[in-house]
Amino acid sequence: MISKSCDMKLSRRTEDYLEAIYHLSESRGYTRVKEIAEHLGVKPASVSEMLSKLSNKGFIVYEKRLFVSLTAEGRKVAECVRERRETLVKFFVMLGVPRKIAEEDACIMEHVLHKETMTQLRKFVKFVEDSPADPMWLSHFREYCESGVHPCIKS
Amino acid sequence: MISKSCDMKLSRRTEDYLEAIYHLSESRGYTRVKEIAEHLGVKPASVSEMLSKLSNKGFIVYEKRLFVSLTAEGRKVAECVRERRETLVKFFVMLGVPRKIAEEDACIMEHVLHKETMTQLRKFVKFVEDSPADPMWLSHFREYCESGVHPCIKS
DNA sequence: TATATAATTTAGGCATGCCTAATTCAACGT
DNA sequence: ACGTTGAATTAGGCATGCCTAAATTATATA
Repeated sequence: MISKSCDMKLSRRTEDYLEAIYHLSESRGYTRVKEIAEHLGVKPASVSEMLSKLSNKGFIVYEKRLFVSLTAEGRKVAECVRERRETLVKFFVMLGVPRKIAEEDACIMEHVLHKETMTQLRKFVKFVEDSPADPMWLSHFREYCESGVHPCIKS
Repeated sequence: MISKSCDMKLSRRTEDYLEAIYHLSESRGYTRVKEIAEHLGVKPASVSEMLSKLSNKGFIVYEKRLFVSLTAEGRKVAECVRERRETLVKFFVMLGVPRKIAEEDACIMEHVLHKETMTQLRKFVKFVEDSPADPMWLSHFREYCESGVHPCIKS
């Protein structure tokens, strides 16, 4: 049995469902169809269907009509997706995107970017976070966003 | 007839086709099914189908079996998509993503980001481009990418 | 414990896009 | 003019995901 690593190509929706289940299971260790449906904004019937598929693929433990939880495999995928999303949200927020929008865009991009791109974004976020103080260039950028003028050439 | 502005919600594939047609028409003013198919990596039969839809929606002039070109509406969409992509590519390249990968990721993201996010990315690219010299922080970032150590705290 | 209610599943459809195979047609050369 | 040929279209399918309506079942309450 080959372990499905994070960069295995899964459909966007598959990753969405796994991350939703991961999130919703955090407190009780399992979740239910209705909750997933609400979280993802789809009807329970659609969730039911998808759960059968996820179960066949070995990502979830699915006791029909009772509960849903992740297998180790499923959890691994969900954690990867979540980490990607968190990086993306931080990144967008740094760039001045409103948090809510940053989160929505992260939700999409978390599924599609190449690993090389994610790596650079991750480094960038860490670079800024590791900076001793609020970096000068970043305040310059914020100023530039407001005024439209680059502080270094306002002469 | 309401004008479809750039931020009208079109399917990803619709935008892909329009941009392909835009690109392929640049020299002659029109293009053909086969070229579009090659450009997008699909079969001519699929292109044929999509062209009927694009034509019904008023994005292209489609003289069956003869040629395909964009309407003003279609061109507007294609230009918006292209501008978004160019911004994204520049941006990723600035961050150290290899060009080829930057282009592929841009191809996906050009269809999905909120306008607010695109706006910030655009500003960021312009901010860097408008900087008097190669910005210090950017070389620091590159150094950080190589060494894993933030130059400002290497003490 | 029986039943009402709420959750879930199944069945049957729809839209988007892609494919292969078979057919149709424009255009070129003779 | 006409046949050949390569481009394009149509027909029929498939996969993914979503929906509604109808049928099931678990569970909480009387």
